[in-house]
Amino acid sequence: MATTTAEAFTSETIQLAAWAKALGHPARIAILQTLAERQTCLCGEIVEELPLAQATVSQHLKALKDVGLIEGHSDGPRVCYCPNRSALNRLHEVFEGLFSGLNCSCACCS
Amino acid sequence: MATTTAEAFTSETIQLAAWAKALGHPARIAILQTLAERQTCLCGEIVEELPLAQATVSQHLKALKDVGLIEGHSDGPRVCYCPNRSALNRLHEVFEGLFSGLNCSCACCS
DNA sequence: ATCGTATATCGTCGATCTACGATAGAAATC
DNA sequence: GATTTCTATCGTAGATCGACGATATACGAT
Repeated sequence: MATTTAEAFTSETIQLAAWAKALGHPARIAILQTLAERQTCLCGEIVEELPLAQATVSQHLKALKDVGLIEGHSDGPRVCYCPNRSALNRLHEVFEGLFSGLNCSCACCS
Repeated sequence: MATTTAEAFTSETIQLAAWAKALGHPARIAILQTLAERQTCLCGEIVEELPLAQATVSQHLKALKDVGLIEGHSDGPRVCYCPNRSALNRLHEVFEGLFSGLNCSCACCS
């Protein structure tokens, strides 16, 4: 693993994989959506929204924050999370690039 | 896990997470790109392209096939893999939907 | 200072992932 | 039929994930 990841793939590929991995759990997608839907930036309201323990939600939030997809501003005793628009835009771009390159021109595909 | 995944999230969320999870490894992104770049649908050429053992590549191919992102036609002794355009299009749509919904309107975001 | 609320972190456990070598299966060729 | 080539699968080992309860930390309020 150590050998492969770092040496063989471009940093863009690694970055995209990291983002995709962060989105690779239903709870984290739901968290992103909840963050965006609510008027207020969420904090522990997510815990009420999802059937997960507070520790688990905090873990998922950390995973999203680690790859930059969300931000957390602390607001007194509570923390206000938001989608990070610029990171999401970059992700969007890289994703578009991936998609546009994924046509297949081989013989066996009609 | 059993309780959460099946009951609490929409099937679209679960599907999107599964796709994202499949893209959540640099090798699998590289495989998708290689499949698309090469004129011929790839098979074991991917093994030469990547610094991974044949068994590992086969495993990654299976992961991508399991979520429908690629297809494999057997062509004599070899197998010809291609990106699955219709699945990728669906993924693209769902992703667009996710992105467009992810603006933040909370007070703390300027 | 103390209490109460809100989050984060720790420790743990079972499940899954990732990688590999070894082996089995399928199909063309000899 | 035997051989070769290509791919899939098995078995395994270590790493990471996902979930949780318990605990620590931060901070406003009393």
